[in-house]
Amino acid sequence: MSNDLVAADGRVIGSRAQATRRRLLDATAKLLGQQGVLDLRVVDITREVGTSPATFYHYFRDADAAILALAEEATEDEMPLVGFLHPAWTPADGTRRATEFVDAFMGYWKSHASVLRVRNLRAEEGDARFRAVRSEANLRIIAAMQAMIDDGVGSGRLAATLDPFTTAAALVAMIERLLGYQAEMIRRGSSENAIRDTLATLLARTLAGA
Amino acid sequence: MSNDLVAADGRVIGSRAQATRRRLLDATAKLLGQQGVLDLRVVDITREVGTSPATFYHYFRDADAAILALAEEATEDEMPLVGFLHPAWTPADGTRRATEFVDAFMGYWKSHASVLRVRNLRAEEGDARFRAVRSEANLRIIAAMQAMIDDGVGSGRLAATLDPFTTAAALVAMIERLLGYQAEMIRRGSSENAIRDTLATLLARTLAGA
DNA sequence: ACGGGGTTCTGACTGGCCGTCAGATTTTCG
DNA sequence: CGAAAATCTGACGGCCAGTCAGAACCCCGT
Repeated sequence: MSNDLVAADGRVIGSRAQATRRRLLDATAKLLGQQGVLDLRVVDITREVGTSPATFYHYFRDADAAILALAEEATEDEMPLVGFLHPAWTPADGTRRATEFVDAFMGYWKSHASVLRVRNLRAEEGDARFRAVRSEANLRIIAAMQAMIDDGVGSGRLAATLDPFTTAAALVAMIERLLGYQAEMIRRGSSENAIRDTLATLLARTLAGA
Repeated sequence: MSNDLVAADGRVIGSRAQATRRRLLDATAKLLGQQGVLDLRVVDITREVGTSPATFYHYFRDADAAILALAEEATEDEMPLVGFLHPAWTPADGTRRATEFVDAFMGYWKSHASVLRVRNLRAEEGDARFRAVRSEANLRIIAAMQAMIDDGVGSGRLAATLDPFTTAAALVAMIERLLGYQAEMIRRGSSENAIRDTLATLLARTLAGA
């Protein structure tokens, strides 16, 4: 249960090595954003950092391992979003609260988009490690939404026709994917504000009631 | 405007060559489903078909070009789904109609999942060709839904608080992504039926009214 | 049946990246 | 200061991408 960082051979690493590892991760994230996974080459990462391929493999089994580490870091940044979600949302203030949540989610997404795309791809392609990271990230949010729906149904504010877990997952899915579409939608006549407001409205209606 | 298939050098190809091209595409789809894009190697595709790498490059500029061709084929299979969507949906039969649509969408998704995943990844990473294919596929569905929402708003069946285009895009996004989550959700206690019914309910409420 | 001309296919090659290892270099600390 | 530990890297074998010249094949007219 230690948080010590380890090299690919499992040994705990010191502060100089941690700095090198961090530079490798930063370079990986940068290149991922610039050119996408399919063109990501380990040589490029090490060239960016000014080190050699052997150094990269000292810290990561392969390029996937580095991306996985970035995905775990993204998960940490996602956790604060859970704080926005609680059963206190009412039909009256639901839209405002939902807007705040969506805003925060958009910020989170923007700063990790390229990593999250790969995480989701690998998870859907069946990689167990990426699936685990994605589940950990999303399940907390889904659970929080599910609690809101359960509460709303219990108090009669929401109709009991939707499966709470599945509905919560659908909402998260909608937000995530719509942010992937964002660039394209703006090109087609939507605006960032319209996207945020529409997401917030759909969210508020489903979580707090109309 | 001809539908003739061409080789990488632009020449129209004959029937024997068409058969070879098809076998290469089928092998590409098969391997994509088995191992994912990141492990897709042109040598493997040609080995699968029993031909040489040079042959592959005779028909496709690179592996991407083959996947793009598969994505275009998937688009054709998506078009029939538009037929399910029209303003005749009512609050009374909306859920039934939505269920039929979602069922059809699930079938479509299942048979092209691995290609569509790559299409979406590449589109989001900024590749213009994949973006164009995705837009063509989704915009028809989005337009049909948008027409339903416009109609519902006009007749007072739906509230006018949502931006129709963005809402339609959000619905498509939700369906697409939720199907990506499907395997994981079933592992976590949802069932395929719950997913279908929840999607159908959310869809019906938004497109036909409650 | 045969030969010519176009079509389709491939062997063989270059260049570049992956991943590894032995050993060089730097840091730590007694 | 010197030895041990930690960190880094040059250099290499193996594999794949992508290209090209030419081989193999097929179709057609005679």
